[in-house]
Amino acid sequence: MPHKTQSAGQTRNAAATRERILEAARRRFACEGYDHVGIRDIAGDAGVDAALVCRYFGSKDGLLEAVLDSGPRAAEILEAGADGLAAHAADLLAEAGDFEESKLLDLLIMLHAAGSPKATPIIRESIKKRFHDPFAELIGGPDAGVRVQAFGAVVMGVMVSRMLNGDFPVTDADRDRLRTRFEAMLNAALAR
Amino acid sequence: MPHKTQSAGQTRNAAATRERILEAARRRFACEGYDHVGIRDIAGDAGVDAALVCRYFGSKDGLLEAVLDSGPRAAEILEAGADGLAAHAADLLAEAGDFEESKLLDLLIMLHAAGSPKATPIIRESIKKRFHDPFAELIGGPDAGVRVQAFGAVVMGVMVSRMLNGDFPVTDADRDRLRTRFEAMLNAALAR
DNA sequence: GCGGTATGTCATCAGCGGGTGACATATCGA
DNA sequence: TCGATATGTCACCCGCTGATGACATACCGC
Repeated sequence: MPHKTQSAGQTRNAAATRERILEAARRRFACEGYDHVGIRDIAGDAGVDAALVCRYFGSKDGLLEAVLDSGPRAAEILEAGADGLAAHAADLLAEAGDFEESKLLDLLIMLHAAGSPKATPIIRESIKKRFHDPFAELIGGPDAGVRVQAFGAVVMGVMVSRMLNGDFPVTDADRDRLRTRFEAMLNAALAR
Repeated sequence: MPHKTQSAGQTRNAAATRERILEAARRRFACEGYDHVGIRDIAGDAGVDAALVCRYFGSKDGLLEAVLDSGPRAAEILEAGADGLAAHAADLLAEAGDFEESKLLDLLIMLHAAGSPKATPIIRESIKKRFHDPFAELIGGPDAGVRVQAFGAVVMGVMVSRMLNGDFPVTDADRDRLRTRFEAMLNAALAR
């Protein structure tokens, strides 16, 4: 038996396999960060050989790019209009549990990968295309760019803070006060 | 010549060497991030063999810990009293140029290292000891812990945003308006 | 001066991670 | 049915990194 076949009569389907790889990569990148996940890990999760990942996506960078491109656009994440923006974002940020199940998954990926020199340009472009530009258009008005950037800073900052300090161990009432505080911070960021 | 001596009549001084290593590590960790700096890089900057770094600090983790412990305490960074806290922090955040020369250097180290599984516990403890606890005592009042955490979130968030989006290319007037906005966000975080 | 110790260097190991080319086999059109 | 091609696997390379133990040499007490 010179080569091991793919676990007996497994069907072959490039598109589905590609999707499995992307999904596995998304989870891993979000939970553990770009640098600390190996291609072999992702391939293992997807039930596939590591070489295949390289063939499909060229390189690990290419994989990250594909993951970000395939993710939900930021505009869908915060589907509330310009008015409810701060409130909706505050809801998401004050939710219990970690962010790994939330709509902020892609932001988590970017946050984790922010320190990596190879990933930074990819992140930067994705943030601009999927977050900064559409949000700036959504809120409009003077200084839209700066205001969106400040808004993003608060969102990112809360996520970092939770990464570092762990979830706030609070009651529901506490959590609601937290939500209110977040909303105030976000509104301060967005204010004209 | 079996071994290369230390560049001729170099004097030996353990304390000074230790300090050089710490300083080199601080710069590297801040600029490039814990994971992306090798012991050899740091040793090279300090003009020393890599093995020596391991002997002095045990491991790379130990080195990070030593760097953070030797840094200026957060209480010195923001030496303004509880009143001017937000204003002073806003000044630092709105400064031109990168943070690598600023008083926020140690925060930059923590930010860069935040994604590393090995570094996270060290960062977490250092933040608590050098930032969270003293600041909470400084501002006092109800929910001091939560308010400080929100404050830290804004600071970290602005730094992340600048890491990702680059410095804001603005005029002095723009920068001042930015400073004002930061101050408002920080005050929202600190509000009782 | 001399010997012991502190300080510093070298050589090397073992593991990991990304990437590549040869090989195997399922799938599908003719 | 048969051969071509797409899909997947294996074996391997290479460079890098953290860490260790043997070795060299400056320094300091006597």
